[in-house]
Amino acid sequence: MSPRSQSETHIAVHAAKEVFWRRGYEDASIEEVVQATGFNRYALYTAFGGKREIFLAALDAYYQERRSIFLTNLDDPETAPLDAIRRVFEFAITEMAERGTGCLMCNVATGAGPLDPLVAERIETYLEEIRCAYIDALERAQSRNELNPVMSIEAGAALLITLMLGLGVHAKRGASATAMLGVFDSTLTLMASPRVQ
Amino acid sequence: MSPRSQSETHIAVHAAKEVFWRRGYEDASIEEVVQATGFNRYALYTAFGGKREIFLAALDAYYQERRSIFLTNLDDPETAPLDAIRRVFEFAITEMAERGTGCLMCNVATGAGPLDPLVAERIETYLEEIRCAYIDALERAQSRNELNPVMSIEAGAALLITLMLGLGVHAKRGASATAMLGVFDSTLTLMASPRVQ
DNA sequence: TAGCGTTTAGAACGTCCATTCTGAATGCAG
DNA sequence: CTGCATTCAGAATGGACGTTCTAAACGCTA
Repeated sequence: MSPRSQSETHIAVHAAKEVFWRRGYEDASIEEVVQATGFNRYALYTAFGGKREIFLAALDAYYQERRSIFLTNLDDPETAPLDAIRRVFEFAITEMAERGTGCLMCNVATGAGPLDPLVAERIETYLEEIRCAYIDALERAQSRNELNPVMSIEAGAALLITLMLGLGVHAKRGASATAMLGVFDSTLTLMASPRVQ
Repeated sequence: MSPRSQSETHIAVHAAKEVFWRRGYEDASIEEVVQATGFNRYALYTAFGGKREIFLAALDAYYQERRSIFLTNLDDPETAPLDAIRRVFEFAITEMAERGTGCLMCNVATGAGPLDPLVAERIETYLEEIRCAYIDALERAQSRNELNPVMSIEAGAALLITLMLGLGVHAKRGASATAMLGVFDSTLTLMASPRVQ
């Protein structure tokens, strides 16, 4: 098959994302991408350029999916901000544990050798966007007196990001969703305003 | 050079560890290991068996170094347990930030493809040992009323491990020691017993 | 210094894989 | 049906790298 239309290209990128997520950049061979996408090898090359470009497209697709789910939850004015943050982690943890392949971004960030500059640039952008979303949510929580005043908004956002990255590593080595949710929940309890008993 | 004595072998393992840490398993070629160790290629093969075995020895060496530093700090009865934990993180963060290569264990855990069973086994063992050390330290903290009672000992240990893994990812993408220490310190503040103002 | 086992440096081998090429198959226009 | 451009599957290419081989250099013993 040849990627004539844009939607066919999207399908190919999605399939490639699965391959890279499951197998990593180095270990995934073009042959596997060909099998997974159903695209002709030569067609893949003319459409994307090479393995690297296919991967970059797949990484973008991966992030856009997560971004959409994260922001939808975090920006929802109906939900209490800390609940929204919990939903985001619940989603990520469940997904990572089910697949056992961790987080694609996290895997590639710690991948062999120095990072490809384009990949590094994308990861910075992605993380910054998520950081801003956390900060917004934490600010809303603070204004509702739901946040432990011991921790600053910035520190909280940084902690959430670090936690998510750490959970990505945990997931890759086969940690259970229950264990990971436990780590998150106890952290969130600490971050929340201490309740008067 | 040929690794005749045990100490020469240790030197080779140490040099190999540096190469794998800096470049990752896949990207590090035997040629680089040969250059770094100063050992003859053929001698390396007869001494270790192959790339995989050299790597396993390097991973063990990496862990033993960290283990020794971690446990020395955590088991020191002269130091307040939370201070000991902070020293451990301070060391790890400084080292990771200086080198910019993150944490070897963390890098290999998230590496391409499914984990080599022997590597996975080692990582489990390493993490379990560190977890126990954290638990001991947190128990001492608890008995001194220095721990926030909202969080259980087990959850605290799991959080510390997840945090360390997350910081490893951060370091790989070039985070500064200051930023990483900030994340850790605010977390430790949350974990500590809330002070009466 | 002569003899001999060890060590070395680099060539050679085999495999794997990204990428390109090619000749056959396909689909479509007239 | 015919002619032509596109698409296809698989072979070919080129390079990288782990591993092994080999002939020369080395160093020890006597």
